[in-house]
Amino acid sequence: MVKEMVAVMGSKTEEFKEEKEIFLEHIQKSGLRRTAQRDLILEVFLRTEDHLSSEDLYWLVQKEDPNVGQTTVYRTLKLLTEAGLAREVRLGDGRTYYEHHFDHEHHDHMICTECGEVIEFFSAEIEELQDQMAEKFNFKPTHHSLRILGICGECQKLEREQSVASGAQPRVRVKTTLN
Amino acid sequence: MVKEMVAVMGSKTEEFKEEKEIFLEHIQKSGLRRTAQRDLILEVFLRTEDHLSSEDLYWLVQKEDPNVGQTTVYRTLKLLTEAGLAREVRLGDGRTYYEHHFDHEHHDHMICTECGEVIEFFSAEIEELQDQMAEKFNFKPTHHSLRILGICGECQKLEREQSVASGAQPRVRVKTTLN
DNA sequence: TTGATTGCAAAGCATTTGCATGCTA
DNA sequence: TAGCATGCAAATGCTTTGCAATCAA
Repeated sequence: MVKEMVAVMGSKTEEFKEEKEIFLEHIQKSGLRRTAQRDLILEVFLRTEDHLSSEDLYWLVQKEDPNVGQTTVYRTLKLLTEAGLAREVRLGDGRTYYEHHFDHEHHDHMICTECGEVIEFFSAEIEELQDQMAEKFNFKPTHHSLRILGICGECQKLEREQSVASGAQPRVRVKTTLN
Repeated sequence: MVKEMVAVMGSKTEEFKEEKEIFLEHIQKSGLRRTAQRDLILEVFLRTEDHLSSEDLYWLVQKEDPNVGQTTVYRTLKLLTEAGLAREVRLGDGRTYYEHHFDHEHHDHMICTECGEVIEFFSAEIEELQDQMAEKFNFKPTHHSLRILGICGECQKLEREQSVASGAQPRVRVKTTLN
């Protein structure tokens, strides 16, 4: 209870100072303008540690200001990406998700095709081998994305339990395709 | 010249025997029907060693039979994927590409964000590390896709040459996004 | 005041679906 | 003959764009 209040209050005031500064700096450098909508969208985005689609974020923002339009959310997420605060992620269902980028380590994703759970992981060895690979082809890498699709531990357990019978539905959250 | 003729004649007759058998088998097992369209689409697909979008393939097929519709190409590519002959690939521009899958080693892609060139590569070490990573998270992997975006050797060279001046346009083929 | 920003509606794209007609098994 | 396949047009889902009104600098 107390923790929640602090979190909410904090986020409305001195939390995410650094990110907000970066955003303002980017806006000014680009000759753009600070607006209430952009502030709110950034605020809600930073407050939510998750993979958010533009629509997800739109609904969260709606709750605090019903006058903000979808378009503005789309446009602001692009802006946040340019500013280095957000990173686009394709999880495989056709839409674009965004995750925090500033002050967050680079990482890759494992995506459960049963329940949609997304596991973040990082492997310095894999990164290293990728760079070696690129060098071998005289290729100068700028970004990369590694996605592993499969079944998470939880869903494997469920599968085992249901292996006898029952018409239970899978807990589908993200509809992923094979690639 | 002779080589080309042989290639063309071959492809119309005894070439790709194995793939065609697999296709027929899949069709029969699934209670589906063999049609002229499906035959032609498979033929053209097999003949083209490249990453093809549904539309790319549609135009190639059009040249040989203008009566084939886009929809059928879409549907047949799905079929080929199910049969294990094709593999869906997302290169990052929003559309779905297909590549040969049967008798082709698994591989990953480096994509040049300047010219769209796609380099295929394979690293057993990376694969191995991925499996280790998955195991660590009790995750049962089924597929994965690794994309490295960057600048290919050719485009690096061009960049160097143009580094002084000139308003030359990049040779954009595939419009890729960051992730 | 000026030009960036917003939100709505409309447009774009790639892909999928409904359905009457055509064809395979 | 039954019912899968086809191709057109229309629908879908996500995202972008045009534009008049609004607002920050």
